[in-house]
Amino acid sequence: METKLTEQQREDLQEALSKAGQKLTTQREIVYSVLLTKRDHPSVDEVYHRARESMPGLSLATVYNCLETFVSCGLVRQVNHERESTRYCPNLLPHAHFRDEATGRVYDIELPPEILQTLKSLLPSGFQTDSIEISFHGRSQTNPKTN
Amino acid sequence: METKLTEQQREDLQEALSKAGQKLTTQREIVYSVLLTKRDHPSVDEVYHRARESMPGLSLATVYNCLETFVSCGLVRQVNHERESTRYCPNLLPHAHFRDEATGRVYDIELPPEILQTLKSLLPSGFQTDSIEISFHGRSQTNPKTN
DNA sequence: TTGCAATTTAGAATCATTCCAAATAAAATT
DNA sequence: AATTTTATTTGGAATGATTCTAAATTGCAA
Repeated sequence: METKLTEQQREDLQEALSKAGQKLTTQREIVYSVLLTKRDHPSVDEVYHRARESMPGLSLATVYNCLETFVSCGLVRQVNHERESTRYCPNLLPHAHFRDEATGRVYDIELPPEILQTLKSLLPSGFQTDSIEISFHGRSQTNPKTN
Repeated sequence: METKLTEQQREDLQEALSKAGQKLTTQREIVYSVLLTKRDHPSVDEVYHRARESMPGLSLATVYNCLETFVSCGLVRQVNHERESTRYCPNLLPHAHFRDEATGRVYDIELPPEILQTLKSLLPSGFQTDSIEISFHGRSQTNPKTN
């Protein structure tokens, strides 16, 4: 599995980090590339194992740190289902998540922006929201080859 | 804080439990009444402390067990936000949750049933869902006196 | 090149939750 | 009403994800 950033991706990462006053490190490059390379909503542990193929000395704490940094920079979203371990998603378009209860796999579900507007309009006055999470739970019979 | 079931509520509980082959116990009555008495989405720990006012010897493990039982009977819903501790909600009507990031308080948001249909229609073919969770995150300026 | 603030690291600590196996209690059967 | 069966309760230990800590290292601006 290749885990290297293109020049463009590296610049985007650099940009997003420095905008938040943070540094570009080897560890962050590797962790970010892991997320971009296989977009299957990996858990911290999965990211850790994949990243260690490129950098065997990488620590778990650092993977937690990197992912937290990306979330705070807005590069990555966290995905939670019930109290399972948190997964990470580099898709920045508005979308929901579908969790297949048979396989545990998580799929992105594209959302037309108006649905978020519709949902916001359901809030009583006095409620203002920064984020809306929508998660489906069920079964899919998708061919998982292409993921 | 009163934590006693009405005769009707006790029968409903009895009914739901026996339908699932489970017994009505003092602990279950108390835990259920805690949920019905103050519908503020308490955590397990909060339920535990409230319930112990009626039954000082009640154990935490039992509170976990009771709540899990109610969820499996369909009497109660779990509410999760990020990886915070699970909260419990006896509102069985279709609704979403709003979490106030300033106070941590959780509010029910009523949902017109058609919104759930609309969401389902966004799923690609091959995806079938049993449940849809919608959670808002933001700030509210509601007067919390009446909750 | 130097200096400093940010980052990385291993391991300990925390927190919610689950597991365990023995004691108890509810319902079914006699 | 007594007995049997089966579910439930209990305290404490175990687990698993995540966060904390403090010392060593590194990126980058001056």
